[in-house]
Amino acid sequence: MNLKQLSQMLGLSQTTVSRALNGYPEVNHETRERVLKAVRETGYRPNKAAQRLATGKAGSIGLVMPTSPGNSSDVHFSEFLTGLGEEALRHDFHFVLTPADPNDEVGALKRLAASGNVDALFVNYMRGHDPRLEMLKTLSMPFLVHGRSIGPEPDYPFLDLDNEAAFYDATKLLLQLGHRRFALLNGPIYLDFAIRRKNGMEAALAERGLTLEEAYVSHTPMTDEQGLLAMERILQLEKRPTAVLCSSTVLALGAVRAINQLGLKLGEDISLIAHDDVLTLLKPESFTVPLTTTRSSLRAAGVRIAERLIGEIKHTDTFPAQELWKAELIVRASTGVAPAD
Amino acid sequence: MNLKQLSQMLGLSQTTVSRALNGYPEVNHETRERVLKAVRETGYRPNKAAQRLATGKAGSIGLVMPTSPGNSSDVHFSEFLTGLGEEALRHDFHFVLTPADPNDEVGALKRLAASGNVDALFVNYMRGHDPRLEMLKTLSMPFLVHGRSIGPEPDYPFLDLDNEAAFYDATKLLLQLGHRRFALLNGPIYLDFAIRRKNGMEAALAERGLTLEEAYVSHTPMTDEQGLLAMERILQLEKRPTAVLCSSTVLALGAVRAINQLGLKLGEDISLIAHDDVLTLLKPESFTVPLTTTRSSLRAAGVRIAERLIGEIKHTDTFPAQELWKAELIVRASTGVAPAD
DNA sequence: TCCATTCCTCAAAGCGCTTTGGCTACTTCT
DNA sequence: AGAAGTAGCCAAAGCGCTTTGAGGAATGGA
Repeated sequence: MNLKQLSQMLGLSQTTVSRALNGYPEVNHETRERVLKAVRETGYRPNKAAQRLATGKAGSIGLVMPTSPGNSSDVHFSEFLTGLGEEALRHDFHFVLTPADPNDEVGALKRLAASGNVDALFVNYMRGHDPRLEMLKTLSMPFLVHGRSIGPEPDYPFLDLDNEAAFYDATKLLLQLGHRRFALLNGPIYLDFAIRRKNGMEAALAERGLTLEEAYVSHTPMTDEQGLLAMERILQLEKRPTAVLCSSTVLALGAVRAINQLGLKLGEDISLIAHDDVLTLLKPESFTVPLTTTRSSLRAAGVRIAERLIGEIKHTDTFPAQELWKAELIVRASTGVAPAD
Repeated sequence: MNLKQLSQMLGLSQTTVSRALNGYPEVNHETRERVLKAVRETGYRPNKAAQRLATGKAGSIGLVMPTSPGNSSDVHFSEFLTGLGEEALRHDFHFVLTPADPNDEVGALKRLAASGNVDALFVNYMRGHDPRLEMLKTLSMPFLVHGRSIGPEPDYPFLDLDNEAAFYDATKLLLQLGHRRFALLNGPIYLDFAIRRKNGMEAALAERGLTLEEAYVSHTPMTDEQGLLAMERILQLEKRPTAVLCSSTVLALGAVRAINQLGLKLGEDISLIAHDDVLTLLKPESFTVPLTTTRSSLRAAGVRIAERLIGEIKHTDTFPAQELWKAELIVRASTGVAPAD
């Protein structure tokens, strides 16, 4: 069933039917009702490819799906995707996912844009100096960045968490509790958020004249396994840290296990603060010792990003081009006063 | 840059350029080289929407993304998606994701099919008697089901895990170890796999004249929280079970915590076998007491499903329409001889 | 030399939609 | 009554591609 058939059936022209469907004013109310009724009865759906070709708009957002074998970020990615989906549903939008070799993200993005299948692009997992940005700017297509890239003042639209502030605040809290020896289980150091979190932590330490020694830092993919290994290593250092920051509750999962293995008491012998993306799978409050966290919902970010992108495509709304969200610092039992030396 | 411009640039007709690009034989070798060179230099990419309109093929697979707020299955979903993506990448396919209200899965699927944006459909999270199947059969579009639906002998293409056998075998092992009181932490009972796993377990028990009492069974979304709650409840029953089966390592995560809280020793006081979808996030071997599991990689299933769907779209391959995979039963420390009464 | 063959190329139609510009008939205003 | 709107509809062009059917040029055989 296509427009032609439908309009013949109704004894109307394609023009009129099309207008009736797309809410143009120059259609008689009665005629419009007739059209809508016929649509309901026949189950007619406009062909999106044809719409796309005619209008240049397709009602879809393109995203590149990171897909290295053994890629571990998927739990964060999917949480985010759920948020995107939630909002897209309200506007009858969909996503076009292009899986991409992580070594060819730029290429994948280019292909996606040139395919003419999407109205806007979205990128995440920003790197320190991300090569995709330059490319995106040359495209004449709306895009939105989740995160930011280190470098000059950003001149592109983004939504980011204030990672520096989050880890600055967390560190400050631990300092106030008397801690002086810190460790950090971070994400891969080439990723922007990892760099900023480390910076935030170091800034707070610097205020007290402290520094973060490299031996007490790990940069790994954010899996519980890596968390376990890193924490085990760090706990064997001569001067054991009394406070640990983790870039994800997933890392914390492993870290806590390492701590337990040594018979250390979380919140007494050692304090831990993790960043909480509000993963449905892993709630910091349901750890044996509930975790103190810096919290910011990845899913909410997804919703917001979809909202902004769709708004831009439809030209219905204007949003601030750059948003920086604050994480909440939520204190639970995994933080306590530093043990006496 | 479009075909017209490109062909003008080359002094050729659109036809010839199009043929050169799509590998038709009736194009001079030299001409083809010239075309390919120009494509490389200009970065020309054919507009997919136009291709789709002209050919009816678009190089994309449609899937409905379940998106209830608070939907907890996403970790399984994303693991699977990664597999799909891995394979799709090799064939330059992409996915069109339609987020859908879980109460309107049929509608979402219909819209997706009618949109003309996809060449094939994929469905998962099959229900006991799934209404989507009837709808899919009326569509003249290839589709593939992950899982099966209870009911008459399936007459549709599917890839499923032999859930009955997996839980039958797991139960049998526990029986051999002397266990007689069993519990089951299952997924939502309206889902096909949950029904089958329960059936498999009951079949094994029946061989020994045992039955599974309802009080010892829970049907919940597969989160660690639900696992914790269910296990807590079951452990307070008068006759405590000595063996537990979990439908996911995620559920097991909570269950293990409940077991620890009571000071019970996993693998001694109580044995546990979980189904392992090989989630990157949650490895059964890195539990404090490594988990005995029935294992089958969701990601591998994703790869296979993409392979089959793409093969069908391209008419390159024929595959068996129905595949039933066996899970591996992998014994680790969480199973042991039943404690003396 | 002429015709049949093969190789390469092209013009044009068509995929299903939107949108431009124009047309008719009916109101309303002067 | 005639001019000027206005409401409602339509025919046709165009989006960028593939594919059909056909034609020109070169080659080989008779």
